Amino acid sequence: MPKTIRDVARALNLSITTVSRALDGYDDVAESTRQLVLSKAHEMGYSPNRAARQLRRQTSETIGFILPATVQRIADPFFMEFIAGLGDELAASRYDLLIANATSEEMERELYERWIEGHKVDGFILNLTRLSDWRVQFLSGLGIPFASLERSNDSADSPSVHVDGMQAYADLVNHMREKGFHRFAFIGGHEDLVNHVNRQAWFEQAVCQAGMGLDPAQVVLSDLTFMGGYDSAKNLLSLSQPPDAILCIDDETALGALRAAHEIGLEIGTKIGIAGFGGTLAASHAEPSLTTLDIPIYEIARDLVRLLLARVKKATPGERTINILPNLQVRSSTGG
Amino acid sequence: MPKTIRDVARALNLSITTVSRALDGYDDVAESTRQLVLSKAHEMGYSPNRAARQLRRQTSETIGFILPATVQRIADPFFMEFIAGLGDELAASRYDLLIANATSEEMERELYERWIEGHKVDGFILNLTRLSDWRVQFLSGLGIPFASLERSNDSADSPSVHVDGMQAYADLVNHMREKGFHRFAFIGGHEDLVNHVNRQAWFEQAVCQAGMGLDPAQVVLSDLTFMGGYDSAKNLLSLSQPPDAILCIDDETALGALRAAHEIGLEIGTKIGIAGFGGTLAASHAEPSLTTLDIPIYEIARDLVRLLLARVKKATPGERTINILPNLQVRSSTGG
DNA sequence: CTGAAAGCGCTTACAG
DNA sequence: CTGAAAGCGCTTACAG
Repeated sequence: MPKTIRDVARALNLSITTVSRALDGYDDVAESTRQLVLSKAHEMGYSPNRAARQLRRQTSETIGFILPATVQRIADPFFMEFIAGLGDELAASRYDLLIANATSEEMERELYERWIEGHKVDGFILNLTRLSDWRVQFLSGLGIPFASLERSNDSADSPSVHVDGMQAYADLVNHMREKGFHRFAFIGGHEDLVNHVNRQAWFEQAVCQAGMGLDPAQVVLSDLTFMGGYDSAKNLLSLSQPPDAILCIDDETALGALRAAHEIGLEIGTKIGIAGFGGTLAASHAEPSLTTLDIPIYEIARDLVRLLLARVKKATPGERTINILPNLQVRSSTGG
Repeated sequence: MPKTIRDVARALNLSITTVSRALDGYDDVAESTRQLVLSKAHEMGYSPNRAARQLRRQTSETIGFILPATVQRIADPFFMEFIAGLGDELAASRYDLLIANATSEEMERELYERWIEGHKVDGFILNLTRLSDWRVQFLSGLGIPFASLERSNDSADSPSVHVDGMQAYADLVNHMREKGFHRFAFIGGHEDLVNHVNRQAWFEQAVCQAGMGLDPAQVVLSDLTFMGGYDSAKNLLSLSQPPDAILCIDDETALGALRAAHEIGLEIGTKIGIAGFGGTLAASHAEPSLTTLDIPIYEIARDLVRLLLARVKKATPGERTINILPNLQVRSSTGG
């Protein structure tokens, strides 16, 4: 049987009120009493009953993360690191992580509604944010706290972690130009995805600033999958003026492009340069190994939790953004 | 403000007792009353407060899954599918999924203790089971329900899902023998891992039944990683009598072996055959594509939840095991 | 078949 | 600085 606050109170001949206050760090408890309570509680292995506390406080001390229905479930190499980061940082604050993966957008909406309605979570973590994002509108409208990886245009004042890849893209393009590549192409994702919009913009800016031209036909959309990258690269490489450098929105896409170039018989790293984004293990294991812009997913997840909890606990609507700089990893696929 | 059971009772001029009983399907409520309650509750969007129910019932309606500290967090391609399966099946029974990843075995133990002590979960899902598994001993000792992917020798009567790969390994070995391979090697994992013990045994049996000899030096241990597979394959292939067929405990290991063979300059699919286990996407994307024994991770996860919930709800200690048969996927790496 | 009441384990005004 | 008491929203003996 788990210990209750009553057990601790009884053992010390105190009221449960005092025990509760001592444990929660109120300052109107005598320091000596507090020490007594703290050590006794620890000794007895007491930890407050979550359900009781939640019922009384009307909070759940739980954060929700719902994997969007739009993502290819099976293929996301970031997922595990992301979850690990969320879980670790939450655990440090004794919060729980509630997870679900939505298989349809309808189910996704239902999950948000159910978790909110049932007071199951105090806030949400959002990823794969879109410029126009119904989740952001929905949560903002209800005043539910959330923190997002990249900001939607719809979020008035929510905290977020932002990947700032401008310099990294400039580094990458310069590196590839030094290696002799000069006709640059970009394979992106969905045009409403903030990640897509940002990365494409950084790509275009870097190419232009390096003094090279940009053919609109060389900037294409794909779907963040291996097969999508493969198909897009095949198309690009069969143009009358094919690119000799292909930058991709993520590593999966780039691995598909790698395969396409390989099939066509192009010598990768010399005749054609290919780079990804993300810094997955798969990129370093590819043959040839894939140049990429590395981002610390685990740390990003922890940052998101920190921002969210600050918001949840203090309910101060102050916007905050953490910037993350990707790191260029030069490998064989760009002749590095 | 969410609706409470009192709101529903008031709207119908009934007592909360009756509403509660009608909602929970007790049979001592008039059918007409039940219908009334059901429709009204639905109309009002009422759903019971989780914390209150948990406090009263002394259950959490939550299942825990703690990723073992021994696994390479970043590299597990099954994780996402597994979590998705757990989450989906739990959601269907209105259970929640609590997740954590342990970074050390000490932390892992603490998490189990904390979740149990704090009544945070009603049961656990275990994976990467070992022949001698402290988790199994610990949970069994406390009488905490769990379901495991593969059975430990320590589990007296817990439900589990078991992958039965005997036939699949026979199919694989026969296929490779038809392709002309005849010196078989196996790269395994940790020797206490049930997965390892099983797969190695099936491998050896299949090789022997196919009438071929087995050199003990050709059966080696590794660590379920790409680099581990790479190193092991390099060693095997530098033996004075190197194998011409390498079966691996999982796809990651096999992808590493693929790389090793590639570097050595062996023509894969003709001079050497390589196969994995698991059926990951990475296997089908590899160059050349990797022959593997496919297992339905998502369905396995759902099965585990079904077994566990049956146990949690009815508390009947009847052992149950579900058998899963892997499916041979012939691809280029074995000349398919 | 239905209802009044106790109580799960906490937190937090309120009183002293 | 400490304690008695109310109450969060349920479920469940118990009574009728």
